[in-house]
Amino acid sequence: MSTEVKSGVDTMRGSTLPAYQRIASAIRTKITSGELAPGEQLPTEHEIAEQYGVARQTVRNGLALLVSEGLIVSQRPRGHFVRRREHMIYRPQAESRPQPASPEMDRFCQQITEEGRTPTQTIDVSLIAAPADIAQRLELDEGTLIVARRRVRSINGEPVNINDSHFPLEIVKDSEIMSPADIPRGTNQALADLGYAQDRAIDEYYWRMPTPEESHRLSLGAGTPVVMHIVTGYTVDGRPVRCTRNVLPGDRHMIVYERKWE
Amino acid sequence: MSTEVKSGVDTMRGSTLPAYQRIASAIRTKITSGELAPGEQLPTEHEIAEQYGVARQTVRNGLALLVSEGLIVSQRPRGHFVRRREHMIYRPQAESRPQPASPEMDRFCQQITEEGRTPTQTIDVSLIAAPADIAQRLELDEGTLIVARRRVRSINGEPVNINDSHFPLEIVKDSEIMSPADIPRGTNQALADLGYAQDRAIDEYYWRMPTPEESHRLSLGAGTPVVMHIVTGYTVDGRPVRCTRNVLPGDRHMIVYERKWE
DNA sequence: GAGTGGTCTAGACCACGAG
DNA sequence: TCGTGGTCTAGACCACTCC
Repeated sequence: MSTEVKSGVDTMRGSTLPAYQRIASAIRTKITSGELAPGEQLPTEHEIAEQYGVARQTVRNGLALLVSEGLIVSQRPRGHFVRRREHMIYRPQAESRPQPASPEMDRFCQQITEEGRTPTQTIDVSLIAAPADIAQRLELDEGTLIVARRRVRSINGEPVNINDSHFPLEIVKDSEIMSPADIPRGTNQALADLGYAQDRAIDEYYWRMPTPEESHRLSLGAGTPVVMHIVTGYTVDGRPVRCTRNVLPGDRHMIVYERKWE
Repeated sequence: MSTEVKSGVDTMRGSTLPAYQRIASAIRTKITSGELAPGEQLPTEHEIAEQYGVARQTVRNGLALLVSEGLIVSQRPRGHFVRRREHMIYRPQAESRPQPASPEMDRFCQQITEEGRTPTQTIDVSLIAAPADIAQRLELDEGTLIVARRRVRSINGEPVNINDSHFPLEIVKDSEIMSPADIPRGTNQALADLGYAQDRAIDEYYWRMPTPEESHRLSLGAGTPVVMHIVTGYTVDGRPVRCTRNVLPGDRHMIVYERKWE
């Protein structure tokens, strides 16, 4: 049978925390204190195991904790590294402001190019049956045919967000919005030119972990949450004419709003 | 282990998924399709292991994936359950609107009591050295003494968010804002009564996984991201007089904004 | 007391990228 | 080719809750 005595890894001095949590905690402290800088490499799993006198699997449990917290990333087979983070500013209000007369897409491009990076986007337009959440916001029955204009925006070839706009079929039918090409003046202006100028919008936000599909499309690492941003645009008559669903990865965005006291 | 390798798991990926990912995928499908309803219990690890003919640890790897995606929770030692989610609507704009003359806290209470739940909050006021992020927004030097008014808001005894407001010491000194008691008309009104009415605010949002401390204070399960919401309030002269840091767990909030086209 | 998940071990083989 | 992390096994003991 087991000739092995109780492991004794614990030594239970003061801390009753499991070994893997203590390991995670020690490394976490080194990261938040700056002793381990962003981008820096951690010791190998084997080394950490030796250092703490535990099995490699125990170290892996600890590292998994830090990965799920978004503090480190694993770059197989090179090792574990302290995660770098940088945010791109995202201003939903920009699209409803006249400002420098630049439509939605331009603003996106503009901001990025200013930073010396190369923005690109892929556009795909299709007719789909309205899913429940979109149908409800467009005040249509679920399954009604609508137009979906899907975009993936990238910087330097890396996708940074998913932006899917939905329109009632009858109002955009035969318009340029149905064409999978960039609309330099923006879809909102195009919609206005069709007689459906938006007067009001409702922004909804909620946040969660990405689905595996989103993780794949956005090349997300573990421990990166996403925000779902849903915009519903209304005409002055109160008719919903657009519903846009954005998926924003947490490691690439920061949302900024400005508001006036009323 | 001579695992028979028949690929074709999923379309064009070409390669075989590891067993734990296939298990996770199968359960994930059952959840998203509704075959496994929210709150429903999963089979035990042992049963799943038997069903797939793998070791228990392999099943655990798969379940850990689903936990980190926020799809299931583990309730030791009862078993794993499909996670329920319900969102509380959060309207940042409400605080800057006259509406039914109800201040910030009232609004929080009001909304909750309407739903038949019991809101509570704990308040703690202290003098602290301004941390870098707050100092920058209040346009003060890091380390300057400021007033921190920290609140934890709870529903039915369960904490739902952390709300820490910071003020320059000189403008709230000797005022009721320094007292750790509820201010029925709201701190914003109190600030206005001191001659520092806010005219404009900037809202910033970013999202990440919680720190272990936040997880503990908010009783968060794994797989629950948080949003950091930072509000900086300015007087009509453009002076920042308040900086509030909110921590909102992803399983309990939804942010809603309404805006007018300009 | 029975049964759950939580933790841990000491091996093993594999895929992959850098040298 | 070598060393990394990724995956997997077959055990073991524990803490906890429910019955």
